[in-house]
Amino acid sequence: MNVKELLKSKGLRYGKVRADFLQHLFDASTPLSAVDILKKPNMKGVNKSTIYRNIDEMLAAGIIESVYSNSEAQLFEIASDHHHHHFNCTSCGWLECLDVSEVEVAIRAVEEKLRGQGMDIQKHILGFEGVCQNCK
Amino acid sequence: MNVKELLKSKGLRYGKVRADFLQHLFDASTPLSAVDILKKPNMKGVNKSTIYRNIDEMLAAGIIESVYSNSEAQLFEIASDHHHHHFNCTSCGWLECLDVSEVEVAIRAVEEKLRGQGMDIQKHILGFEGVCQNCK
DNA sequence: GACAATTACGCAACTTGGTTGCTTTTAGAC
DNA sequence: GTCTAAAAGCAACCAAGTTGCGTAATTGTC
Repeated sequence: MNVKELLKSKGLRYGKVRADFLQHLFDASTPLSAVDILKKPNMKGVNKSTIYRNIDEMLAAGIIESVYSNSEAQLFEIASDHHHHHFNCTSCGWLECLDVSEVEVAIRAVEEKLRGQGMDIQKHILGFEGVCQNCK
Repeated sequence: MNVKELLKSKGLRYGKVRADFLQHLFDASTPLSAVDILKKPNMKGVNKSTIYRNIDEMLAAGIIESVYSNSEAQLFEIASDHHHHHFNCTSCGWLECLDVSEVEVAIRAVEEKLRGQGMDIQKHILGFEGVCQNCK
């Protein structure tokens, strides 16, 4: 399914910038920030407000999701059905996807306990920071 | 031990702003941002660069540590020997300390695995987001 | 207590990430 | 092709945080 079809399937209108924006996230091997996307060659001349407004809409539509990182800018990736977290290299910024199913089990237990205490838990953030193999 | 003695014990010089800054963090029941501290009555006239530079130094000295939250500003608290994480209310911003020892066990296992893969793991971030009892 | 070296603080200008109100352009239904 | 709603552009703005440099305060030595 290409980007145009994806937008249509979610009931969203097509737009040149919007499609390019999503395509960059699909093509990227790592989460991107608004600034990252604005720097892409075919994004020259695109206004940043357009990108930020698209981010809001794509988040609301569940097409993208935000990723925790130690970067000052917010990072995003295409939403995947496979829930995961990341290792973040503090030296080069590299983000590696991790499968942390054992941790998730313990997290779900904590969330249940908190719900029992009357809190409405919406999500959890988990991330690992350090230096990757290459940067060491 | 008062703030002045704490600074001396860490080999750091005394400074009026620095001492007040730390005192606010000691007195606070919840983590604070640089902006929060600048708003305190006795911080009127204090320059923000002073606060930000103090934050850097206190972090380096291990006197304070940063706390994950969904707030746009970075939050800090006095470093405690008791490692913990927080629940963050997305409505009122309230941060509640959590004891998540079961999760920590699983996290340590992941960190060991990553170290085995050659990564140098320095820390992990864990946080829960939702709506607290009062805000519901 | 005076002196000098060091460092904390203030000031102002700047940077970066993100937001807002309003206008112009474009998609797509008729 | 016409029309309308939504997408994109523009410009001004905001908040958090940074930087370079000058001044004031702290602290060790005499």
